[in-house]
Amino acid sequence: MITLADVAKESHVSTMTVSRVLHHPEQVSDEVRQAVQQAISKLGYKPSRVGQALSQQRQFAIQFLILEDIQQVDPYYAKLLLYIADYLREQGYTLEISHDLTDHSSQVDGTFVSGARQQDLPLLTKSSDPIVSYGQLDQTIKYVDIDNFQGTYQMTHYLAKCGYQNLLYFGLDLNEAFAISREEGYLQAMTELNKMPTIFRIDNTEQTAANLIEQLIITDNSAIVAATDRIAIGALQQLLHLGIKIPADVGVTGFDGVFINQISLQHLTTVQQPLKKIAQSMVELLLGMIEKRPGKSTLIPPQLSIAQTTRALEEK
Amino acid sequence: MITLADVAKESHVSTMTVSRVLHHPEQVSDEVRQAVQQAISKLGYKPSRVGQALSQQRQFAIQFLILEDIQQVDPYYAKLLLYIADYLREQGYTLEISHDLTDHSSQVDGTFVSGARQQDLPLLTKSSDPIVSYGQLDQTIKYVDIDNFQGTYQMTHYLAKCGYQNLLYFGLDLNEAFAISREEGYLQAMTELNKMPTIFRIDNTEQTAANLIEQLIITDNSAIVAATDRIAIGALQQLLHLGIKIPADVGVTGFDGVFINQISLQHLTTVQQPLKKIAQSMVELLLGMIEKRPGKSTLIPPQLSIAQTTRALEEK
DNA sequence: GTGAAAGCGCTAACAC
DNA sequence: GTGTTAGCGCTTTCAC
Repeated sequence: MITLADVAKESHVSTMTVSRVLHHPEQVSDEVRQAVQQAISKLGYKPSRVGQALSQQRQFAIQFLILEDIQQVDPYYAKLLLYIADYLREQGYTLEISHDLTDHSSQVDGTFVSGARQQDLPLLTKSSDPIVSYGQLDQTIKYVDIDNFQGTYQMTHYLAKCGYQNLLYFGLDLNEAFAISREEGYLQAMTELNKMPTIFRIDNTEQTAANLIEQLIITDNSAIVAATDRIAIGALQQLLHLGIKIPADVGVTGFDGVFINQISLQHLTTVQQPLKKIAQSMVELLLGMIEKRPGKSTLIPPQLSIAQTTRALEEK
Repeated sequence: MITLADVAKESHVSTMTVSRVLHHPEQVSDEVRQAVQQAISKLGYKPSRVGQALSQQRQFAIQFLILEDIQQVDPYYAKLLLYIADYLREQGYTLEISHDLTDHSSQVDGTFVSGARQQDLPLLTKSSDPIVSYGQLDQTIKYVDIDNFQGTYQMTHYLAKCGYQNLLYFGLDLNEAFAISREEGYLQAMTELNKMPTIFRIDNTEQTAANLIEQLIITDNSAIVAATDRIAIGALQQLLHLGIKIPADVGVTGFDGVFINQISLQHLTTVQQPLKKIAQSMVELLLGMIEKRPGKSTLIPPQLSIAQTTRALEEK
């Protein structure tokens, strides 16, 4: 391993000078700086993170704590993780993944968390280093999330503009912040549209959505605002099975827009999670907190991804 | 932060004795050991990974290098990552994720890699620390993979036992080891069954599979062995669209068995990636290599996941 | 069975 | 502008 000392010897200066070239180059004379930089590239020197960590009492490591059950992990985590890893790397940080709350005492400068439940909160907040959650948790923990309310709100209005008259909400049977916000977005839009809301609450599976469709009489010119892509896909398949024309007779929209919306032959119109922006905000917020520049929880505006399960907009 | 020295002071011994209690407890007298252990739990001491790393020249960190394009990342990576993280943690290692080959010089004891291409190999092998690949790459890099050949081989035989006469292979238009092995598994089974193989090679998308179905005349009593779940889902949907009865008239099987197979209302019969076992083998192999106990590349036996797109087995 | 000293790679604080 | 010193937390080596 090439160390600072090697570079120092090669360029006939002290280790401190080399260290300064790396961190405070303006404090070093041009001449020396160039010599040192040459030595660095000649030897292929890379600073040891461990050495830095020890002397600075910082790890330059961030942890992503995934608290969901391993069977339930949504397919989009991989993408979110990669985006976060990329942003962190730009800032000189490493991303560790972890799946266990007891592990949280692990040695990192900060933690991202997702899928935490009420009972996890005490353990989470016990730690002194900064935490940012993906998704709203409670008042004490900063979070970044898609603007769930805006997602269903905008989608409901959009469906009305497409000319669908009867707008049904297929929501989640969950007492979680995101589920409630999505339902409220739909409700608010329906109020503004002067329409009677119709809300069903079911599990997040294709099958329960299909079962629900079977039990209902879905009239032409209806549209289904689903709280997730999985629900939307289940509804879509059952509607097609019943011979209903999508999107001509009935429209279907989902929520999330990662993978699942692209599985069906008719790609799903959906509210897209802007994962890249979410990742960026999460990194900014957490690194800010680490550097004592506290920021605020952020809701990222959703993006409607218009595909093949909704009609074209009506011309005025 | 609680350090070794704190524990040493608390229990009136030297830091070395505390260190020994942790790593070579048999070298310490019962009396002292118990006193030290009490002090450790009283103070809540956790060894600093950084301190250990620096003095042992080991990081206790493993990197997972995901070289796939971020848009292409398969949904099951999140699961694989979590399983690996869990196994590593049991062994006292941390998992970092990384998405950039230049980052590979990062400071870890070993690397898992997936999605590497030919052009990545030189950079990969340049590194001196051990590498284990998820999926076969070339002769020089150890890998763990599902036994792709066995997967399609067993599935093809299974379909024959279900009474399907005409077995078609919907393969991948890719010159990658896994794609070739899956095709060969089908071929071998067809040879043993004394049937003429029929192979199509397409992109890994639902749409191309659906298009292919449209162009073919699929007779009753056929079954489609697909190289991936996405291809299978595309074929399945188009067959249903054409009014063909699944699984009575035609059978469809996929490959991978993570998420996508459960999206359709009729869950897909598929060759399941045993991700948990794969993770375990990858961890064993890599940690073995790190500790100079070189192991061998491993093919994990696939598991057929029989669901609703294939008939019941014929009774003899 | 236990302790003292030295060193892993790096940098902040203080000399010069 | 540059070098010296000391110390971050831990373990290896060598004494005792």
